[in-house]
Amino acid sequence: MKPSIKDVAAASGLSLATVSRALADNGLVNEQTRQKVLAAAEALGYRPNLQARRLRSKQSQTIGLIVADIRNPFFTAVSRAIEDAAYREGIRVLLCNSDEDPAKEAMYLRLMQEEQVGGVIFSPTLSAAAAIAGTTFDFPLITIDRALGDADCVALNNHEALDKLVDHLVANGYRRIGGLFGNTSATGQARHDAYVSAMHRHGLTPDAHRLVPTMDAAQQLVGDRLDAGDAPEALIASNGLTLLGAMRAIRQRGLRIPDDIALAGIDNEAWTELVEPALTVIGQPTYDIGDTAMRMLMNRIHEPALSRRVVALSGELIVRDSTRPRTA
Amino acid sequence: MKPSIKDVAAASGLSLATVSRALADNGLVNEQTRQKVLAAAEALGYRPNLQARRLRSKQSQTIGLIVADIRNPFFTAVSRAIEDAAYREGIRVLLCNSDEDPAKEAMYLRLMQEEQVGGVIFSPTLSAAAAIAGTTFDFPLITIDRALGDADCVALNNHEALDKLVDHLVANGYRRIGGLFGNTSATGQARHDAYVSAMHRHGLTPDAHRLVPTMDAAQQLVGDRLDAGDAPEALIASNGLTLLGAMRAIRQRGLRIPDDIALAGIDNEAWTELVEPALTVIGQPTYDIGDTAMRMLMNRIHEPALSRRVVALSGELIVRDSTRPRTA
DNA sequence: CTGAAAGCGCTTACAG
DNA sequence: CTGAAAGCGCTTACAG
Repeated sequence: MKPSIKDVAAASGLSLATVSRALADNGLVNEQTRQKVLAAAEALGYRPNLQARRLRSKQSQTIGLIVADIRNPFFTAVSRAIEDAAYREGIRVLLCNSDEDPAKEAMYLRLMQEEQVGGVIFSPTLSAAAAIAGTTFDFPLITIDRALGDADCVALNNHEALDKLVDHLVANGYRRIGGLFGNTSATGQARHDAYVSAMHRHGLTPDAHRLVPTMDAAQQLVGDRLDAGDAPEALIASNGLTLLGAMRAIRQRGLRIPDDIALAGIDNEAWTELVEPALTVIGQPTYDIGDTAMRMLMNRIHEPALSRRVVALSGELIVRDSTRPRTA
Repeated sequence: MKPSIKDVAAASGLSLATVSRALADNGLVNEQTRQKVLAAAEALGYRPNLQARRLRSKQSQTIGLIVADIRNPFFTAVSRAIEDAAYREGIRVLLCNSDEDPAKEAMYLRLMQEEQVGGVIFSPTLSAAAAIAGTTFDFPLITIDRALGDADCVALNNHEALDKLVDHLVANGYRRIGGLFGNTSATGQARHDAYVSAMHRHGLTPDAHRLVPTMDAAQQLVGDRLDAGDAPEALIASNGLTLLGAMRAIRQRGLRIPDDIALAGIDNEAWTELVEPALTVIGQPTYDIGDTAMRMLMNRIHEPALSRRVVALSGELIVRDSTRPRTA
């Protein structure tokens, strides 16, 4: 049988209480006593039972992380940052994929309550707000990438990002600039609005599409536009998948980037640099987003009364060949 | 305060035992009684405390997953498959990144014991074998991608994969075929050996390098070979990062693929299809690997006495332009 | 089918 | 600084 704290107590000739204190290293134990306990524990190969510790101490040392899909490079990078930070603090991370499915989101949020987590970091869908409106949680919630109710939030500065993109294209001589934005997340909405206002600032007419943010949908939509012969001079795609779909549609028709149509997007995924021509993008501070979310969560766990904070982190405009100055 | 099972018992006028049985839905409860309990629980907003349940029942309904780095697309895909399977079974997954660091591996393995997990899926480093040689765990261990001691293992059929790659290159007229293999994992070793035997089978002389499996190392090494003027006719890179490094070195020097040097690799990462020319690769059955690992783990949890099994899954040769038939 | 009681392994006031 | 005792919230033989 696995040795318990009781066995360590017996082996070291001390009481349960003392052994517990020595092992958890929380105060008030004679140094010699502590050494004796440690030696006995070592000899027995004692390992604490975290279930018992958590039940009794009411501290789970665990946080939840609910992302849309870990295979999305954005979330992969953010998750890694969160886990690094958690590791440093001795905290466990429960990772869940919601697949942008409100039912899964609700289920995982409920699970988090049952796990007695200290807090949750979450990338909610648009409909999450409605679904969890009534519910109140026992833990603080930090959202990443997208806002939700009155939860703290850390995300890309979308407004600034779209400004940079539109400014860059305009500076390079493009005027009819189209935009592709997701319709399942608040992010798509935010980027759309930022795009529209940036266009207006330049006295240009917005030409935006909201669509399901998948490669296929974007490829289809852009293809149709191209086939109909009313392609814009430049196109901005609001995330990695739609950017990829747009590029495929353009290539498929034998058109040249940027000569026939310029292309830019958000998310500096590895492939955007490797394709020909390389694509101009806004690189998100992914690691920083994860790290900041973790820091905000720790803060709020320790000081629940803090007022709500929304942190917008700046992205970096990475200029590549897909948006070279217009020659025509 | 959060309602406990006690509150539900009081509200429904039943005993703790009956409420527990009704809630956990394990046998022997009158249907009407069950309904009454469920209604009371619902009304109170009762949520079970999983810490207590696990402590008492000795079943954690949790497994551990220790991968080298979740940002590696191979592990990202495998993890997702494991999580999907776990979700279906109502099991939680504890995800950890070892960074190929034996100390972190040992730490996380110890943590898994403390968490009382039912089992662990693990991608061990080469040195893990030595580090955990003495230790014996309370749970079954399944390794993915790499073998370890007498643990069950599921991985790509490396032998077959290298055979396919070498056969393909030979069939397309290449004879001086070089190979780049990682030196930190058993996988690199296995692929190296498979490559050597495939070359011998064709009566060709192997020309293999073992190196730190990073982009920079591969770029440096391939660059040096090219500069020294003794480049092979074709090059096989044993994983995504070394493949990328090799391609960069070749491009940097203005050489053409495949005319000056053909290039092929393992891991069908998204970018390999998007670059110019697209790269020939072995696509790993990533989702299948994760799914199979999970199935094997469940099997072994239920039947610990099973003899060891090693599952080798076939990869798919995806032929693209980087290995077109040799013209010279 | 239901209930009273013991106990999972730990921590934490409370005395001393 | 150390120990005896209670209790975290649940499940599970054991009776009835």
